[in-house]
Amino acid sequence: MARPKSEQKYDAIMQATLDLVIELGFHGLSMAKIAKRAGVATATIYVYFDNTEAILNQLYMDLKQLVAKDITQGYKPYMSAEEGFKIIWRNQFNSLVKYSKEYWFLDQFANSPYITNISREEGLRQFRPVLDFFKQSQENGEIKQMPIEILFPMFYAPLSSIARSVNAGHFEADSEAIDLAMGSSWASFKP
Amino acid sequence: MARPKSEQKYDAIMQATLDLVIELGFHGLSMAKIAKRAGVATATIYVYFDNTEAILNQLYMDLKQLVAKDITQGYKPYMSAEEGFKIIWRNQFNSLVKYSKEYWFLDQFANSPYITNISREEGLRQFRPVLDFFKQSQENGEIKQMPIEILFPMFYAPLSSIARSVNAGHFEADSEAIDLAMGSSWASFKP
Amino acid sequence: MARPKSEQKYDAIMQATLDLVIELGFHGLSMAKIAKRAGVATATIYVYFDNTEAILNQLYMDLKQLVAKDITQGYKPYMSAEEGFKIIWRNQFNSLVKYSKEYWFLDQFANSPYITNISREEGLRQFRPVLDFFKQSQENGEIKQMPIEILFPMFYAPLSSIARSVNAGHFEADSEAIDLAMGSSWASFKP
Amino acid sequence: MARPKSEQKYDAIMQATLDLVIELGFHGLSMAKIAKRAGVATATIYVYFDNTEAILNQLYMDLKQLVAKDITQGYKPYMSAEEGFKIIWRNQFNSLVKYSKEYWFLDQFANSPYITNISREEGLRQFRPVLDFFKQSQENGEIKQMPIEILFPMFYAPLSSIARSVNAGHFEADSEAIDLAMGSSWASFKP
DNA sequence: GATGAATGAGCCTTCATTCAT
DNA sequence: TATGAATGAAGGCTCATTCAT
Repeated sequence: MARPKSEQKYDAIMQATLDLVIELGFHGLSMAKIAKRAGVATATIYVYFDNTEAILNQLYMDLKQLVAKDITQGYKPYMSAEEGFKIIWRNQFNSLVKYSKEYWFLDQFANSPYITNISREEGLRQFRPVLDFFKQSQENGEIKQMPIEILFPMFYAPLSSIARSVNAGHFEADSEAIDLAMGSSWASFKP
Repeated sequence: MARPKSEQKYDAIMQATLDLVIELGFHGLSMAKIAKRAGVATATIYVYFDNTEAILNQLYMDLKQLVAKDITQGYKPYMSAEEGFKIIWRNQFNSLVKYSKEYWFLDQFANSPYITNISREEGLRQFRPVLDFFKQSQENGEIKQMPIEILFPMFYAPLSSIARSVNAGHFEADSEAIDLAMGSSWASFKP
Repeated sequence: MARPKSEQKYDAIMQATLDLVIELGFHGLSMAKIAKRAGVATATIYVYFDNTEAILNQLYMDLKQLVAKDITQGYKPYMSAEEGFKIIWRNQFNSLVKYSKEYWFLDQFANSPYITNISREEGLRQFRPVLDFFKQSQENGEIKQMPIEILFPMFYAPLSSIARSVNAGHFEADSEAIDLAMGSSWASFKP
Repeated sequence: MARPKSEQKYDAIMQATLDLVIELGFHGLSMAKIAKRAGVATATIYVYFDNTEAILNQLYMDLKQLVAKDITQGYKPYMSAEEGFKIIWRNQFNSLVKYSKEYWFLDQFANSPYITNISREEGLRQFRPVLDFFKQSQENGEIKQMPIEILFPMFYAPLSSIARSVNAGHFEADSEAIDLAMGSSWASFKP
C-alpha cells in the first residue's frame, strides 16, 4: 500500500472507483466491478489497498486536494476584503461546476460511515487558505465578526447548493445571476 | 375477512429503517437487518413494501411531512418581512436541531440514487408555505428580487449547515450566536 | 377436498394451473400465481386441495379424461382392423392437435416426480378402449401378434411425435402427409 | 498465472446436476443442492457457469454428444438398407438402454423452457449420420419416400418408448422381442 | 367457506477476501 | 507483483403453508 509499484494501476483503480460511485452510487460499488473497470484482477487491488474503505478514503483525499487547489488563485494580500471575497467566491463556484462529480463524491462520502477521522481532518486542511483569508479580513475589520462555525457555512453552503442546482440542470447561472448570488452572499459578511 | 395489516408493524419497519440508516448508512442497510430490528420476519416486510427502495421512499415522504410541519408557525400575514423571516428562520433552525437525524436522512436520501421523482416532488411540496412567504415578501418589495434557485439555497443551506455543526457537537449555539447567524442571513435578503 | 363447495372456484383453479404450467413450465408455478390467476385467495386453494402436488395430479386425471374421450368414436365392431386402425389413428391425431397444450402437460407431468401411482394408473385406464381394439384385432388375426409393450409404443409414439412437430409449427400435415404417416404406421401391424 | 479451472470440478458439477435432475426432477434442482452434491461451494459454480440454465444447456450438449456417438457403428455403405436399418436400430436401442438416465434427461430437457435454440440445434446436429443413412437409402429407392418429419418420428419414437418401458422394468426385451419390434418397425419403411 | 396477513425456509446470485500459481 | 479460482457469508426476494379474522 505504501509505495505502489505501478502508478498506472493505482490511477486506474482510483478512476474506476470514482466513475462507478458516480454511476451507481456507493451501494452499487464492488471490488469485482472496480477491478473490471480498471482492467486489473480483483486480487491486484489488494496489492494497492487494504479494502474498499481504504480505496474510498484515499480517493477522498486525492480529490479533496484536486478540487481545493487554486481556490484562492488571483487573490492578492493588498486587495480589499470585498475584492478578495468575490474572487474566492467565483473561484469556488467555478470549481464546483467544473468538478461537479468530484464534489458530489466528496459530499456523499463525507457524510457516509466510511470516512475515517484521518480523512476528515486531511480534507478540512485543504480549506485552510480560504479560512486564512476570512480570519485576516476579520482582523482588519473588513468583514463582520462571527465564529468560524457560522462564517464558513454562511460562505460555503449556499455556493455549493446553487452550484448543485446548476449542475443538475435545474438552473442556468448567467453572469447576472452569479453577480446577484455573490452580492447577496457578500451582504452577509459586510460589517 | 382476513387479518388486517398492522399499523404497528408498518411503524416498526419505518423506525427500524431510519435507525439503521443513521447507524450504518445506506450501504449497511439490509432487509434482514430491518426485519430483525423491527421484530418481524423478513418476508413480512414484503407484505408492506415492494422492495428496499419503496421503504426508503416512503420513509422519505413520511419524514418530510413530519419535519416540515409548523415551520411557518407563529408567522402572521401582517408582520413585516424581517419579523417573518426571523420567525421562520428560528422555526427551521429549531426543527433542524430537534429532528437532526431525520434531516440527515432526508438530505442523504435526496442525494442518493434511490430517490424517485415522485418522492422528490412530494418532498418539495412540503416547502411550499416557506416559498410562499418569500414570494409574497418579494412582491411587497420587502426582500431583494432574486430567482428562487438562488433565494432558497441562500436561506436554507447555511441554516442546515450550522445546525449540523451544532448537532455534531462542534459548536454550541447560544442565543447570541443564533442572533448573529440569523442577522447575517437576513442581510442577504434585505433590499 | 372431497366435495368442493364451489365448482366455479374448482374450475378456475384447474384452468389457472394449466395455463400457468403451459406459460411458465412447472418451475414457474406457484400457489400465489395460481391464486391470482384464478381470482381467489391463496388460502382458498387449500380448501380445495391439499398442496401443489394434489392440484397437478387432479389436473392430470381431469385432462386425461378430457383428451382420451371419443378416441374410438366412429369405430364399429363390424369394421375391418385396417378400417378401425385408420379411424382410431386419425381420431388420436386430431385429438393430439386439438388438445396440444393439454397433451404437452400430460406428457411432462407423467415424466415428472409429481405424479403419484394412483394418477398414473388412472391415466392408463383411459387408453383401455384402444387397447381393447388391438387385442380384439389380434385375436381375429387381423393384426400381427406382438406384446402390448411393443404394440402400444409402435402405435402411439410416432403419432404423438409427429403431432408435436405439427403443433410446434415445424411441419404442416396436409391430408397427403397424414395418409402417408398413417399408412406407414399401419404397415407395422399388418400381419 | 492464477489457479487454472479444474476439469474435475466441472465434471463434478455436471454429474451432480444429472443425478439430481433424475432424482428430483427439474423442479427439485437448486444451486445449493448441486454444490453440495458436487462437493464445491455454491459460489464456485458461478466460476464455471453463469446460472442454472447455462448448466443445464451445457449438460444437454455434453450428453447429446455422449449418447449419439457410434449409433451408426458397424454400418457399411455397401450394406442393404434393411441391413443398415437393423444395425442402426439395434445400436440405438442398446444406447437407449445403456444410457437410459441420460436419455431421460435429454428428453425432458428438450421439452422444457430451459432449452435455448443454440442447444436445440447443437442437439439435432448429433443425429446427422442417422439422417444421412435414411436420405441415402431413400435416394436408392430402398426405403419409402416420406418427409423427414414423418420418417424420423416413425423410426425414433417407438424405439425410445419401448426402451423406456424396458428400463422401467415393465417389460423384458429378449432377443425375440427385439427382433419383433425391429421387424415391425422396418415394415413401416419398406417400399 | 373464504380471505389476506404472517412466516421459516429456501431460492439465486453477488460479495469481500484469501489462496494457489 | 499479479492473477483468477475458490469460498463462507450475506444479499434481495419468493415459496408453500398456517393463522387470525
